[in-house]
Amino acid sequence: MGDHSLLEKRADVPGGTDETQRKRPRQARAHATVEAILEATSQVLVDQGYARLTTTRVAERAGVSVGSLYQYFDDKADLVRAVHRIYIDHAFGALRAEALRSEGTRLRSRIKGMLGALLQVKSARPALSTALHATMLELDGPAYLKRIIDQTQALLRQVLDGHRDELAIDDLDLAAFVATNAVDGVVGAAVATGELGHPHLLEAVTQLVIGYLEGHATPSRV
Amino acid sequence: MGDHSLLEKRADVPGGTDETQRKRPRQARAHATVEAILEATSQVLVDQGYARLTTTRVAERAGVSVGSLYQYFDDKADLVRAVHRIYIDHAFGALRAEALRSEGTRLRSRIKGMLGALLQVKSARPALSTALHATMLELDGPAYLKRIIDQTQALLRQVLDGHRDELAIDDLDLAAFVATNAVDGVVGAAVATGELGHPHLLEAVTQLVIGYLEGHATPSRV
DNA sequence: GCCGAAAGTGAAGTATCCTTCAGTTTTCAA
DNA sequence: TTGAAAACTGAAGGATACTTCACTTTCGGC
Repeated sequence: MGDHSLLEKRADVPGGTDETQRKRPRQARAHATVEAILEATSQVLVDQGYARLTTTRVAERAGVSVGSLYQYFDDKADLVRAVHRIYIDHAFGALRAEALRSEGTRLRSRIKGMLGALLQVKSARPALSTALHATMLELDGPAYLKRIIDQTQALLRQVLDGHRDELAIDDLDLAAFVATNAVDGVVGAAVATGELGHPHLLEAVTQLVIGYLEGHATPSRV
Repeated sequence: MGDHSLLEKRADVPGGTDETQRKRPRQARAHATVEAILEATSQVLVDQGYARLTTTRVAERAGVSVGSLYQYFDDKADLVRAVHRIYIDHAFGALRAEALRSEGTRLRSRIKGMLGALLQVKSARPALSTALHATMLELDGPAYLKRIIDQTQALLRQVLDGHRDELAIDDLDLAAFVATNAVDGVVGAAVATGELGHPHLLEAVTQLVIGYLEGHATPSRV
């Protein structure tokens, strides 16, 4: 069962891309404050949407004054970006962990494992997942999306490299691109429409990816 | 080659969902005004993003006063929604036309045809496509997305119905859901990252869908 | 217990932005 | 030609939001 809070780790790294432009929390209460702000941001994002997310509202829900918020985050965008990054890192970490864990097994089982991990991550807080997805593009343009895609694509490519003999495709980069985004499309839609619980979803998505990569089906036959 | 303006048709139907809550253009210049406003909205959306899209900016770029804008559109959201609908209708129309045109041929060729049509639509104004996609969720929540998915899914399902013998899948609804959103994911990412021109994209996406639906590959062999 | 640093506060300044409406211009049918 | 409907204008009202900063409170080592 996933921990209910995805925001516990790395909550101590707000600020921009690399350099910490704002104060960093040093005392325990400061950590708690940052934590509360991030969680409040997630909540407001989920049930009010980005358009209605204001710094005041976030501070209110966090039980903190607006000023405190600006002590750790440059501005509204920086705030939401922080939540983004934590979520992405969490999801990506789960994927990589599963990729490592399943090393040595056949491609289908590895893919299925990774997809399962992804579904589990999304299931933990589906509404947040959707809300973040909706905000990403608007916030940082296609560049941000591209970075995430590249990241995931690189991981998948690495996995595929070890299974060249099982593949029916030459251009691994293209294959990784297609597979990654196909999965993202299906899972994203499933989350948004509340179909994450569909009993055959995992099997279907696995079939989608494997069917594409291996070029032939290996259906429910063991 | 697609016409450069996607907004020429149906430009006379602003207003909300069904009832026309605002004035409808009756004279020729009024049509031109609505036209200009819609085009300006697209442009601002593309190169400023939804967050920086203001009614004043749109009116300015349209060469029209703000007041005129409010004569045909309820508010900012209604404005963007109108652009949405025109774009969606355009894309969906292209899909359906191709589905009808290719009736009687085998599944693979029909799918490839529809995917080709989709890619062509997106190619016409890729930046607009991405900008609209980024706005959709934020503007109307998952409900709107769900409606579009359902629409496309229904079309695909209808197509699949006529090819039951070629399918390796029982649950047609699930299949349509997966295929639709997988394609959307890949194409969306391709548009956003500027990879729409990739020479093997169409073939790859076709392979993705067919591999999933038919359960076996029918690669570059005629 | 003392004190400098860290953390927290929230009213106020500044900046936009959405939307209206009273008045002007244009169109077109009679 | 004329007059009424349609179209257009844009300054101003009203509302909301972002961010700062002078000040207060709390912490933690000595």
